[in-house]
Amino acid sequence: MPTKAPPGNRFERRRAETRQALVRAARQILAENGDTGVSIQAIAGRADVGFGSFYNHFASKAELFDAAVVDALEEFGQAFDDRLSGIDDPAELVAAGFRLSARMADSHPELMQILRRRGLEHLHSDRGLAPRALRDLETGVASGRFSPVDPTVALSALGGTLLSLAELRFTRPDMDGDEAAVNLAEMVLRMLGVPADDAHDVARRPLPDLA
Amino acid sequence: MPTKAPPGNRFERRRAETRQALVRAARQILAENGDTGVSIQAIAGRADVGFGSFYNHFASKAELFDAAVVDALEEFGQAFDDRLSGIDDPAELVAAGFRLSARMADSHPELMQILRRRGLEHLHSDRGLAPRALRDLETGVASGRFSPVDPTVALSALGGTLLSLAELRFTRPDMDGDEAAVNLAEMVLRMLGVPADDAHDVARRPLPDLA
DNA sequence: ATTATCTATAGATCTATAGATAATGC
DNA sequence: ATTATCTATAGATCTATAGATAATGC
Repeated sequence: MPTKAPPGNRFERRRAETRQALVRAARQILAENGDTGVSIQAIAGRADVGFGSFYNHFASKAELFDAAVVDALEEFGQAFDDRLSGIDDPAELVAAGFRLSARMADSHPELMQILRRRGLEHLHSDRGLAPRALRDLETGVASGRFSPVDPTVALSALGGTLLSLAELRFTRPDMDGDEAAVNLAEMVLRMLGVPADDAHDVARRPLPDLA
Repeated sequence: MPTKAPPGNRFERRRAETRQALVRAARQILAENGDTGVSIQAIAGRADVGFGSFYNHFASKAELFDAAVVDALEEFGQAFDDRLSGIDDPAELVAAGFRLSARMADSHPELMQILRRRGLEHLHSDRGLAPRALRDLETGVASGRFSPVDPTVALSALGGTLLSLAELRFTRPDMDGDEAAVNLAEMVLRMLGVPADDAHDVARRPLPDLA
């Protein structure tokens, strides 16, 4: 007896769809202008969901927007996993992550805008990008590829520079995004203790299969 | 005929005081919880100013909050000038700025919270911290103290790490703030191309006269 | 006479809930 | 019978303005 992919009975699936529609609408708003002052009515309208349904899923606007950020950052992390899974060297992982992010400003602007506007608050979250970055940092420190930095401090610095890349990418669309990302990646590697000439090379290694 | 310090006649001064009271209230709100959804009524009430007066100075809440951020960041920059004016080495300036910021989380929490919540948007502003940092970066690159990085990219990276320090300082109050700041400063210097051993030393130089 | 502030208020929201409707579980 | 959604609405805001009041300039 084959079952469809999404779990739960029809009730639960319908409920999940309504919730996801609200989250999608919230993500759009966060990406477009970040104005969380929009009315719940407007959010429900955009989600094509009855106004009262909102309260079946979220107790407040803030709760919805938090869920939307978590949802977006998790998707972002998934994209990293998909695209960078073949890379073993932690240094190359970090550099590729930066360059991939710069490109995602074009290919996935919604995710990057949300990262830019709300990423700082999730710098040490246990979901999304943070746990993945922390893992790579710890691997790199353990193997001696990186200097023996405090992982929490290093995660902060890494996250901060990623945010600044996102900001740069949208504030200065005239800049060569790829070049800026390579330069920033090289700087971040030096920050982590990779020797300068090595950082220069690793930051310029070809990215994996760009479909 | 001696004139009082503040310029303008009594009308203009009174007007400036009302405006400043509104800005102060907005700064408090930004620092306390960053909730810009508070009513104009509540803001005016906190400023001890008539509700209608708000519209004599600002056309919208967003305009007021923007002015409040600019005001706070300018004060932040002024504090840097006051405390770090004696330092010539750009590398030491950057490191001292980071360590000073970490301490300001205790001594000037309002400024640091505003930096944390709204700093990213002002990364390339022509007021506040950005122009000062840009000047130091350009000096350092010109003198060969820093690698020949693109100043705009370097400013982004520097600003992003400063934001992450602020975030770290408030999110993990248990950490040794001074130590984290020194470590971060050392990392930032390496990022800018300062040799590792040099970065280690410069980041640990005693700060100027801590009154 | 001029200017800024203040109080009062009209009109337009917006939130949270109540109760009806529709769809599924068992 | 249960569950989620939807529509409608009461009550509570909130914004922007109008007009009165108070203070200064000239």
